[in-house]
Amino acid sequence: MASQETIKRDEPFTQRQQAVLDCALNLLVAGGEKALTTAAIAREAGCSKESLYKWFGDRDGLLAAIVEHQASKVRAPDALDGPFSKQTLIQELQHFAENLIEVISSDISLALNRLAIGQASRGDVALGRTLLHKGRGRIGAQTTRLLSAAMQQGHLETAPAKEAYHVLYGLVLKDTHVRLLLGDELTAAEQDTATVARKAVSDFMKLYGATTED
Amino acid sequence: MASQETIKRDEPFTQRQQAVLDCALNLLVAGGEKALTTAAIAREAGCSKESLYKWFGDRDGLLAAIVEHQASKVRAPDALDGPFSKQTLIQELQHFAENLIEVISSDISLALNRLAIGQASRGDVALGRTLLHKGRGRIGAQTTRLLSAAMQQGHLETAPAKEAYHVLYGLVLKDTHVRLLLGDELTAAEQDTATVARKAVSDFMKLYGATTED
DNA sequence: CTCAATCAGTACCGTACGGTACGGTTCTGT
DNA sequence: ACAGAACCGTACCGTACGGTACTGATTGAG
Repeated sequence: MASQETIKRDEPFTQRQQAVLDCALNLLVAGGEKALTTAAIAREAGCSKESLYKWFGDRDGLLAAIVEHQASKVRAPDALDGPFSKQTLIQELQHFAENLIEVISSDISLALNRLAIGQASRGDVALGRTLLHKGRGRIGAQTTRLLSAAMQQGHLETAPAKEAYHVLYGLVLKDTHVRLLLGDELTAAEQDTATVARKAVSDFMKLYGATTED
Repeated sequence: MASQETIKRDEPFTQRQQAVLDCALNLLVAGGEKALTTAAIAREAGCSKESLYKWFGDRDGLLAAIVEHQASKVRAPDALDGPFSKQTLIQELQHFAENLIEVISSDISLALNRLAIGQASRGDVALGRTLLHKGRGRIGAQTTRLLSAAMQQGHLETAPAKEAYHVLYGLVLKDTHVRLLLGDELTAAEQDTATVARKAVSDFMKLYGATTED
């Protein structure tokens, strides 16, 4: 009944627990799900297995907590509220594209996606849904709104914004995400995120850019 | 020293062994890697565990054999040898797109990709490389040749054919592959493969289609 | 100082799986 | 018919892991 209880927070874990989750994430990134044993986590985090079970219920709860904790760190980019120029739109989209590539290629993202995919193969879709909804979904929704606004301002042809977003997504990532998940390495050209982002946005504007504009 | 030995074949497994691999694949599709225990395979296939180890060495060899066996079934589409019309090109591309979506969404493909991704998380990239090279790589190379030929015939703007292929790939699949791997389900619109394929090829032609043509 | 709660560390249990060994059976070539 | 190989079914072994129980140390409140 301490005053702590009344503090409102979206993160339902204590600092100590979050530190443990970060340790667990390190193990996951380093060695995959196989390396993520309760004993290893307890050793790495300097806590007892008993505490792990007390805090997270069971192993599945622990995995869910890892994903949840990491997803809670995702921050959607700021929205452009006022009107903006077509040039600004292009810059924003390029920024989005570069950011998307970097996030998707990061060791942490790959490890979490591999974990969720492993769970999905056993029929448990919970982790995957969390990942999609809380992770990529955030920035996706934000970018979709940006596209929608751009359409209203006449920078883009009118079309379902969600569809346009998906096209942009495909143009940016192509098959790189799955290839990375499979352990393949990107070519030198593919690692040049700035150029890749420019090309993707350029192609996107060819498809959705409004022709009737200054 | 039977006459069988002299028969040339790319499939290094006997019929019996292939039947076992098919049984193993069924288990994999049904329950993921976790369900793919040597005991379960032996029970399902009606063979002994000892035979499994005799034929495939160890469990990893068995997994590799499953992927290899399935990849050997992939047949690249026939090449268009002579000149062809732009309309034919579009039809071929739509056919490719539909086929790609169907293959990628199939339970077997998803199970194999999940398996390889699980291995990749432990640092073993072998399965992933096999999957990329022997599976998708085949039809990819074939389609890339098609695009290259179309460029030479003036149906498409001149560009690196491989780059164009990747753009087409991204336009067709977008983020659906990863979402399926994560256990997400496609929307009704996304399940309409014919429409999706048409839209993707249409967008692709807007980007790469030659303007200076009849 | 004392009591209660928390937690690290360790030991322990049951189970499941990879891999091996062996007896009995079927198939094959001679 | 016979010998030998291949093979099925089962039992078995060692190990690793998920989960639980216990002990002792630390901490904070009254």
